[in-house]
Amino acid sequence: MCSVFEMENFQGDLTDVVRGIGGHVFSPETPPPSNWPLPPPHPPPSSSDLQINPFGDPFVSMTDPLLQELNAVTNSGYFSAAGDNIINNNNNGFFVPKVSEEDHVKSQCSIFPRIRISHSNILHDSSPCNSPAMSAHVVAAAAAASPRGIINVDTSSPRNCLLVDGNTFSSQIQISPPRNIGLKRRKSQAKKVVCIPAPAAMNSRSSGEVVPSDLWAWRKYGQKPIKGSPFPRGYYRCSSSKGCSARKQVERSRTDPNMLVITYTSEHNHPWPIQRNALAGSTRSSSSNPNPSKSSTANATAISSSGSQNNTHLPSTATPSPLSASAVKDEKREDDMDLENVEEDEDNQIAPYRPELHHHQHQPDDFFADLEELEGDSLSMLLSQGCLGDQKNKTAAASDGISDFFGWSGENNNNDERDSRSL
DNA sequence: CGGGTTTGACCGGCGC
DNA sequence: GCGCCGGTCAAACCCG
Repeated sequence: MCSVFEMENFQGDLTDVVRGIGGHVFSPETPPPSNWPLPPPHPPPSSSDLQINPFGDPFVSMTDPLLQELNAVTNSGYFSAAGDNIINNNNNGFFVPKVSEEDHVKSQCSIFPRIRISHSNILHDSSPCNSPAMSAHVVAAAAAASPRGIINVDTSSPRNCLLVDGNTFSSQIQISPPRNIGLKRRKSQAKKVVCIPAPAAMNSRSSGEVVPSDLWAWRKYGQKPIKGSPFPRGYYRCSSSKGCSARKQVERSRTDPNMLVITYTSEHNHPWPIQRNALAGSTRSSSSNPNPSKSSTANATAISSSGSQNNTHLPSTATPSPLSASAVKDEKREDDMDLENVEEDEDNQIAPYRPELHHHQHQPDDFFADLEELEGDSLSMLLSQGCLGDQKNKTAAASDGISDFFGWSGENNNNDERDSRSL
């Protein structure tokens, strides 16, 4: 799988750094091979980048399912040097959020789950592309966001093994339940920090603030200028579910304005939203969108960041799963069941997490067709390098699951119409 | 009308 | 104790 986590083996500590590219993770101790191609420093995200992965959030970086097929280690990835604080952004336009954690030393109250990789080799009969929903970023997201349970990422391809401290793993990522939830707020609170390239071109609002969207719906509740930084910090809380205490802060890096620093605090107390918050659909940003029907389902974050958004390729993460209403319900139940099962098993052993990859009927190939239309973009390059070969069916199915899950369906799928109906 | 953003005010932690 | 500063609140407003 594409996930790459640098895990800590000891209990109770959070993942310090997550870095990787195309499903490969390197620990600081095992930097990428020196002969890896290095990208120019901090390349600004291109429009194609954004089309492919407009999400800065680890929650939704859905490039992994593709990248994992691409053996990206040799083809595309690069990593920032160990210890640096630069976003991992490969020259194919994919970026890998760097997730770190703050304050976990200071505060013993890790509200975030622990993430571990076990050495077990539980394999599923699946293509590496079959677990898109558990891409590294998604897992990271889950780690940051899921209040519960264990998430296992099984990989069946050596290409997708993790490299942790020089070891290769079949990755099982176990996210242990949070500890000491609800202790002190504020400064002693554990955080996860994700650095991503700022999709400024597409996702900037008049203020210049850029907020990548993710699976969750976020509502902005404040903005403050930060001392020492020319950029304000936006404060968001989860609006996917009432009572959810999940928050995130979004600010531009003061050292590199092209990068966004997203700090996640607290956790979601609800399952992954299948449908975005009910509000998805009413946004002022739509007025500036030449295609309001597309933008109307932008979630809060997307809304907040999409004032100038007009790219129809940009997957709206606010877009609920392009499932029928009933399908959505079923999927929600299944997801809940998964989560519950995970929770039940968390004290025992690694409960295989099987992301629901719903192989829906709607044009799985269109996803790729659309992607391939992005001539010259990185995804096409990547796809041309192997993911569309004899694995295309699997990949397409997986990607269909991805697109379903995140509302990616390409232009041909008018998710928003579905969304509005489902709402 | 419901839910979003904006933004000034307020609160509280922390350093001096 | 005081002030700084970050985080949150909440009223006002916007939008579909």
